[in-house]
This record gives sequence, structure tokens and C-alpha cells, in this order.
Amino acid sequence: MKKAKKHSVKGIAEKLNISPTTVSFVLNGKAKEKKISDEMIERVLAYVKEINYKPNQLAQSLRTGKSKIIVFMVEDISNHFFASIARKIEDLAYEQDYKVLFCSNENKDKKSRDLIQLFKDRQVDGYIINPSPGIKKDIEALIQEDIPVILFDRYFPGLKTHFVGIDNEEASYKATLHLIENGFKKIGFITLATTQTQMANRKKGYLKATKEHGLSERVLEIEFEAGNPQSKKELIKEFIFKEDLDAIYFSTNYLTQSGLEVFKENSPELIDKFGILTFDDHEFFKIHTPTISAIAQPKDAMASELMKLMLMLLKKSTKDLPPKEIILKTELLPRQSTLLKNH
Amino acid sequence: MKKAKKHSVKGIAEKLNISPTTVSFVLNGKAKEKKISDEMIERVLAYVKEINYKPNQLAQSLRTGKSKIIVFMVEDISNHFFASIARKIEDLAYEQDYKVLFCSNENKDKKSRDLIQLFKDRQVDGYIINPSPGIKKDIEALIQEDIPVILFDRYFPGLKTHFVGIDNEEASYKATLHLIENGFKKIGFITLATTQTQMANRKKGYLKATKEHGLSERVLEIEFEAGNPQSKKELIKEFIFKEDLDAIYFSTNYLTQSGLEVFKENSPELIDKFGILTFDDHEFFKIHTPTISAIAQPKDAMASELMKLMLMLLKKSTKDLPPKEIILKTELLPRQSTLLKNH
DNA sequence: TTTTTAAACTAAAACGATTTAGTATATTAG
DNA sequence: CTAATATACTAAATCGTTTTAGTTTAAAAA
Repeated sequence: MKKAKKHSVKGIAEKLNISPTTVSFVLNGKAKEKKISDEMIERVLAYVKEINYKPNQLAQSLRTGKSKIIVFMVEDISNHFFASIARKIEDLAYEQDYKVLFCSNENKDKKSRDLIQLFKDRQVDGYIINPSPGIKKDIEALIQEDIPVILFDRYFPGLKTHFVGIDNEEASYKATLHLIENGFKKIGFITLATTQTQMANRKKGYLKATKEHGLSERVLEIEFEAGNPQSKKELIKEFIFKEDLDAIYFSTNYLTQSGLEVFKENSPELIDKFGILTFDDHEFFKIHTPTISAIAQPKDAMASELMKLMLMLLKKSTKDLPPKEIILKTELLPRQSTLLKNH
Repeated sequence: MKKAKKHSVKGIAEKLNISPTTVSFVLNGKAKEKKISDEMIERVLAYVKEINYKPNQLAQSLRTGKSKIIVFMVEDISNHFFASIARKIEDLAYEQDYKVLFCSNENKDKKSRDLIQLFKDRQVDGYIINPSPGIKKDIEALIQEDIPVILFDRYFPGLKTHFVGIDNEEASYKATLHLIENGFKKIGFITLATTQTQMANRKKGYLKATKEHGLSERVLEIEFEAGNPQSKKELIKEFIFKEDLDAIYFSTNYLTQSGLEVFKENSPELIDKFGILTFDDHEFFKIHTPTISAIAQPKDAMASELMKLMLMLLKKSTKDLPPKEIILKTELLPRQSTLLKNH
């Protein structure tokens, strides 16, 4: 069996002995406005239902310039944080008849740019972007071209855009306070060597809290591209065991993972001597021994807000919304790893 | 600044005082075949490069019937196993100028069908599907229509299709043997209540090994939709603590997660009394206390094979390949959790 | 010299929708 | 009774490509 020949507006028109124009008006709900008689509307609708006609999206897109596709670009779609949000975005988009192209930029500018270029040729309707450090100009260009763009997780200072994220500084400040309140005094902060806002602000929060309490700053910044994963772990190992620390605060989930591996591989029992806290929650932190305290980002809410905003921008009537910044609440989840240790 | 007017084949033709046909031939590499002079080719190419012209994919797709989009449909794109494969698929597809639409069917037939219908209207070029239990007919229909389809992870007995996966029975058999060899005799198997091949075969492997060694079968089958997550854990809890077991073998990653939570929430110390083994590896199993032995599926290889096969099917010359089954090797990763416990 | 063949290009249809600018008829207003 | 307006529809252009079926000119063959 070969493909049955597809139905088309033209075909329908011929069958009903009317013009394609009429069919199109009816299908697009413009019948009333265009003074099509009720009887005619009825006839078209009935036939369309009978043959289960579905318009060809490509033709539609070509003519209207709208592809009904949005892009969700993140650092790494396989990262639990992003994957969870993606899952939610997917549902919300499909509900509204939008499809989502997911892609990973690896936090690299070249990849981000290549991807954006690729999508432009495909006339994607909107972008949700977790931007790599150096694509401010490219984002600006998109906005200039009047294409809906929402940044999330991180943004560019000085560039007004739609944004969905959290108050990283405040969350980090509170998290550090939590450690301090639980009696930790020599708190090491392990983060990425980047100036991107999300990380910069987490560091700010840490510095603010330690400063306020007269504690010394102990920061390890790791290059994103620090050679192989092994050398990254070496750095962490040295920091943890050579510095004089009583607590370690990781700024993001994959650093935490590396950190926990370092403990496991070197001296598993030593982890109980430290306060451990991480940004980004994960189911496994509830299972780890000890259970790991975490700052949870509101993933579901982020996804909802992102899509709610995007859908507004995709509507003609609300597309010229002034840049909207949506800052959501984080949650500190204290678990065993931040209970004061009795050395 | 508004959108600069886009370039087009027609525009290029006018500028160069030639016909769009010529431009198109040159752009599509048919110049030689169509006897376009070298000089002309040169002229077109130069101008195209100068204005950085990129063809409109939508128009191209409409005309050729090829969208350069493939679908990757899985149970849940946020599940680590699927997300990792998705990440790899993404890279391989983009390399070949294909985009990927990721989507989750939640292992539900209705959702699978709705999604497939949706994509048909969009003339997607090919499908990689992790099918829900009851969509054999729908898959058959796709194949009848001559659309490239590859199933993975699970398949439909009696329906010849392209397939990429592992030998679940063998992997499960070896895993069970591993437990037996390590001295465990009362091995509980926790799985999903489904007849889908991947799970059915894992059970077969378990049954074969226990039978061969004269051990009794201890199986807990959980409904996929077993109410809330809590009631799922209740079932597991009862099974673990009420049955007389010395080892537990989980058939898939999220059951393992629930199981580990049950231990953690009820009597964390008791986990050391049991042998624990899981299908599907995860970074966190290396960090867990004790570290959890796992059967790792070759995620990277699966992704590569899937895309390699898909790209073949997308080429006219190789599209009529007879159904190809690619069965990949799994790896048993023994860790602390399956060392014999000294009760 | 006439006929064939090859080389180098092109006009126009097609993909499947949407939309602008009509037309023809019926109704209402003046 | 004519002019204006409303109703109910439609022809044809358009979106940006690809491709079929030519056409024109020059070179080769007969």
C-alpha cells in the first residue's frame, strides 16, 4: 500500500463545488466575518470531518510565516535540571499545538550561534534560551528582528529581555547562612570559573554571608573545560582535603556529583566530618548517605512561567510586552549533611 | 529595525539576470548534470556567498515533501536513560542537518497515537520510537506508508521492524547468575506489570537463572499506574521486609530509585544485609552507600546505531533495507551491593 | 547543405495553503 | 425607480522552492 493521496483545500473545494477561498475561510474560523452562510459552513465542516482532513502544516507555515515550532536551547539537555524542565515545557507546548525543538549549546558560543542560525532558516516562532556567555549580540539581533526570545537561568546585564529565573544571590546567601547557623565556620565554595550571572550571583551570596559573619572566603573556581573529568576531580580533591574546611557548598549539580565521587573514591567515611550543601536538588540526594541538603529551584514553576510568557509573546495582541522579568522562589531543603558534626 | 527582506532564489535570479531554474540547479549541485557552464556556476556561487543566502527550509520541504525533521519518541524524556540517548541523537542528527523533535508518550497508547498523528501532519521524515504497549497497529500503518521507523528498547513480537536494543533476557540471566555466584539464594525480583518485551525478557532471564539453580521465584510486579508514588513504595516496602529475601534485583532505574528510598526512609542500615542489583546504570550508583551494582546499557552505542540506521533509511538508495535488528552488548558492573553479606 | 546532437539555459507548473481584491445578486435607502 | 449597501461567494496572487518540458544556439554528423 502506498500513501493514499492527501486531501487538500483544493480537493475539498472541488468536491463541494465551491472555491478554495470559502473552504479556507471556514477552516480558519473567518466564516462569519467573511459572510459565509451558515448552511455553507455546515456543509464544509461536515465534509472536512468526514474525510478527517488535516491541513498541511508546511504549506500553512510557508504562507503565514509561522511555523508553530519553538526552540528550547539549554546547556545540556541530558542534565537532570534541564531535562525536567524540558519535559514540562513539552507538555505545555503540545497542549497549544506547538512543537518544541530541544537542543544543547554546551555553554559554547559557537554552538549557540550555529544553532540560532539554523533555526532562523526554519522560521522558528520563538526561542527559550539558556545562553552561553558571549552571545549577547546574537540575542539582541533576534530581538531586533522582532522574534520572541526568553532567557532563563542566566541573563546579560545591560540587556533588557524577557527572563525567567531565580534570585541566585538571595538563595545562595540564605544557603550559606544555613551552614553558618548550623555551626560551620570554614565553608568552602566550589563553583565554575565563569562570569555568567547565575554563578556570579551565587558567589556574591556566599561572599555576602561569610563576610557578614566574619568568616574567611574559601573559593575554588573550576574552568568549565578543565580538561578531562578526572582533572576536575583532582582540583576538588585537593581543595577538600588540603584546605582547612568544615563545610563544602557546591554551586551546581554536576560539581556536587564530582565532589561526592571524590569523597567516595578517597575516604568515604570523611564525608561525615563535613557539612555538605548543594545548589539544585536531585532525587538521589534524598538517598545518599548522608542525605544531602540542597537548594531546590522550582522547576515546574519555571517551565509554566516560561511557556505562559512565550504563548503571550506569540500572540499578535500581546507580543509587544515590555521586557518581563519573572523571579521565582527557591526552597532550601535541609537534610542530614548540614547537621552540625560532632568532631 | 524591522526584518530585512529575505533573499530568495527569485531575487538572486533577477539580480544576476538569469532564471531561477539555473540558480536552483547550481544550489542543488545539479549544475554539471544540467549542463550549466562553469562560468555561470561560479557567478551564482559567488553571489550566494556574498549575500549569505540560506534557502527557506519550509518552501523546500513543501516542494520536496522532506522536512529534515525526525522524531524521537520515548516514555519520558526526563528519565536519565532516555535523556542521555537523546543528547547523543541530537548531536548526530544536527551534524547531518536534521533536527529532532523529542517527545514523551508516558508509555500510554493514546498519547503515542496523538503524537504520531500530529507529526504526520508535519511530514516528519522518520521516527525513532520507544513504543507504548498497544500501538502495534499504528506502527504497522506508518511502515505501510513507507515512512522510516525504528523501534528501540522494546518491540512487537510478530512485527518485523527495524530495531535497536539489547538482549534483555541474556543480560538479566547473567545478572541473576552474578547474584547467585555471590552466594545469594533468596533473590527477589521487582519489576513492572507489563507484557512489553524489554520487561518480559528481563523476567525470563531472572526465572531461567533461578530455576537452573533450584532457587524459588520471588517476583513483585508493580502496575505502571499504581496510584501515587507513595503506594508504589508501600508495595516495595512490604515485599522487601515481609518476604524472606537476601537480595533484590530491580528491573529498571526508577524502581531502583523507589526501592532505595524505601530503605532510606525505613531502616537505612538494613540495606547492608541485602544484595542489591539494578538494571540501568546511573552516576549516582557509584556514589551511593553501598555502591550499587548495575547492568549498564550501551547508551552511546544505541544512539549511534539508531542514527546510523535512520540516516540510511532516509536515503533513497538504501530505504528499502529489510528489517534490521541491532542487538548491543550490555555490561555488568559489580559494585559493593552484590558482595556477599556476612550475616 | 541539411539533419542530429549537444550545450546552456529558461518558462511555467507544482507543492498546499492564505488573502486581497473582486463579482454577482439581493436588499435597503433615498 | 435608481443608487447605495449588504450578502455570499470566488479568481488569482502569493509564500519560496524544485522540476518538467522546453527553447535557442552552436557544433558534429551525414
